[in-house]
Amino acid sequence: MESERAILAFAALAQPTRLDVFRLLIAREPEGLPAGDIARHMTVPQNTMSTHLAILTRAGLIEAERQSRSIIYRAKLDAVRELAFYLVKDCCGGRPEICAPLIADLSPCCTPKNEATQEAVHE
Amino acid sequence: MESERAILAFAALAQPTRLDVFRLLIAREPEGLPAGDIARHMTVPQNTMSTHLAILTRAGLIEAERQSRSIIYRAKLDAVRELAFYLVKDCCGGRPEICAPLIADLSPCCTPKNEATQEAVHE
DNA sequence: TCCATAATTCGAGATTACTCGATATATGGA
DNA sequence: TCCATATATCGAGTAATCTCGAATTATGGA
Repeated sequence: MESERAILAFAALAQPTRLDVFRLLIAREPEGLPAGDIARHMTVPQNTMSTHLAILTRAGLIEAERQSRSIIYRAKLDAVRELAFYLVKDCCGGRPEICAPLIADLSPCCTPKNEATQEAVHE
Repeated sequence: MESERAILAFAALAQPTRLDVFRLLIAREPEGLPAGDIARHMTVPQNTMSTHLAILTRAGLIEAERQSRSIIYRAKLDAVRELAFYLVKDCCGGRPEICAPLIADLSPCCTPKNEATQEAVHE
């Protein structure tokens, strides 16, 4: 990932409505949601949401697919990994031992090692 | 991490000079760099850089420590982990299996490959 | 073809962000 | 105290972003 694309992604996520939309679409993986449903979900005018969706798409964070009269949007999960990697790659390239714990803490969230713990991460 | 802080962080990183500064400071962990050196490194006026550093600090991405006449800035590595976790936590809470590969791909960047000893993780 | 639905694009006013010269504050040394 | 260094804050001009009403494009059905 080059700098310009990272800027686009961060700018896209630096807006409350768009950040919520991206997280909503991540939660709705892999089915996705049509544009209209997203607008209703966020209580935002339909054309305003269309602009936000275009910005997220241009940033490579989500993707669109027409399905009959609706356009289904889906989160591109790889984008999160690419962004995080872009930030830390210089650090890791030179000194892996510094970034190791950073990733170690993130892994438990997604590793279904023990599903029967006393606390659910879900809210 | 709450939404408002994530917005601040993404907005801070959505600017070329600040994104470069943050990555520079990650590369310079854990020593950090004084403000003046950072400005010279980026070929940016000193007061402009001061503003950028204030924005990164307010976003919780870097931290400042006065050392004699200089002020040393350091990256807060945890911020990257917190941001990534904020994005994917809903997905992971409900369906860990979807996000697992996402993290798996990021790990190799920070895991000391071969070279034996899997111990000794700093500190 | 006509109509209804679904989504995008256009345009403009209001708000916010970026930059940098000028000025102010803080520290250490003579 | 006075000076030099290091950084922060102020102010204003310029540029970019956000929002949403209005108009436009695309699809499917009668």
